[in-house]
Amino acid sequence: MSSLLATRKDSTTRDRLLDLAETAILQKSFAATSIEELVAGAEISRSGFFYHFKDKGQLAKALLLRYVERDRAILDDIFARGDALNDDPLHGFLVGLRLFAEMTASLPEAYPGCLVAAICYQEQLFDREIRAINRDAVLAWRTRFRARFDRIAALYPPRIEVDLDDLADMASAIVDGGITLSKTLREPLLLSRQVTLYRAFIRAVFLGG
Amino acid sequence: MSSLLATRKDSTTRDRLLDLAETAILQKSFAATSIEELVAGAEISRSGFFYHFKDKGQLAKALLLRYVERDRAILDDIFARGDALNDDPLHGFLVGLRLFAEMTASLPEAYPGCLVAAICYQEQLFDREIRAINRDAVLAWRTRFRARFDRIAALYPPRIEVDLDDLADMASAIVDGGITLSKTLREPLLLSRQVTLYRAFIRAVFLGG
DNA sequence: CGGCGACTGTACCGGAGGTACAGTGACCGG
DNA sequence: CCGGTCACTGTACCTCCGGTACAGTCGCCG
Repeated sequence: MSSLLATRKDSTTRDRLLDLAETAILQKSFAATSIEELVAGAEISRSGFFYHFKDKGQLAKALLLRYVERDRAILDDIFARGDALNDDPLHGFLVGLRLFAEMTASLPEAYPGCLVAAICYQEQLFDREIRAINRDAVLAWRTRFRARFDRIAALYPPRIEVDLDDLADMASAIVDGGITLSKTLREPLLLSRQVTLYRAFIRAVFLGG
Repeated sequence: MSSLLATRKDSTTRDRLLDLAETAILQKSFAATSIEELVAGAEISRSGFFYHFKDKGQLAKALLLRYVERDRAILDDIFARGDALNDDPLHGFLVGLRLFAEMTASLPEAYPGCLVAAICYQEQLFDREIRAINRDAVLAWRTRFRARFDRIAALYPPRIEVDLDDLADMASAIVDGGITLSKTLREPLLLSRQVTLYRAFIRAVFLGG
């Protein structure tokens, strides 16, 4: 149960493996990341890897769960701060979007990339379980944003006819697509600008041009 | 030079390999597609594959070039039809977007997926040449849409303050992101709905709510 | 002192990509 | 008819990687 003193270093070996794997996978894909390089980086043996994860798929699963949870925490925090600065659900959301755009802009390199998208394109490598995690994560964002838009629409009747579920999905699409473009073009700020554009659309929908 | 009679079947072996590879890669990623299954599908020997492509990377390159060109042709046709139905650059574009949304909606399964995105997340597997093709393709779309928006903005001064390059990039982001979401959620119509939302945004920018 | 958690080491397997190279049959120009 | 080239086939071989199977080790905890 590890508790206070880890056998090596400060973090547990398992966590170091996950960290190394995440960095490597986002840089060069899951398939191109070998177990060999991970165990070399973590300074353990190959057997050590299979002690922690029964196969590469289990590594992917653990990684995805950690990633989804971390993303959720970050965005929860951002929108909570947006709401703290503003009572109104619309303006709180708009502030949140601006904070998010600023956050993505301040990242050193391009946004680390989105594991959800990365795994979507490599999905056949994985099992049903992993695809379900991915699906649930995306649906959770739809639900969260949809609930927000319902509250907003009650106060600000939409000026443009839109489906609120689609508007919620658009946030995910813009972020995923923005990351992809950002990486492809090697333009780190592209994602931030796309988020800002999405924000302008939300404004137009509920406040008008 | 093959000319009239191919040695086997009607299409050339090389084309059959590309067709098989495209289907397989979009279904289950590049890495998970083995040369073995391609040569089995094309009914040739392993040596035959390496006769046509010196390695898997050359296959990816040929595939990407073919894909990018085909996409360009399809969208050229769609926006040409939009313009044919309407003299105005804005309304021609809006018609084109509707045609595009209809096209993606009518596809049997989800949109076949976007090789550009698929390859972006597996980029380290490939060389500079392939990344350049990808980059150029995306930049070409930015340029094309940007030129269109310049023409539109001359006639319809934007009601919402937006950068026209960003607005052009948004089309690519929405399509890439929409495909990813569509695949992840297994909702074939999601992409079409996102394109329709983008169309609503374009309307709002240039015509107002 | 005994057991368990966190490993290490060794050996082995199959599949995938890739190389090397010799051979073969159809067709084509001279 | 002959030689060459195109489009392959077949065989052999190599490496890397994921994965399996264990047997052994070392430190800590009850």
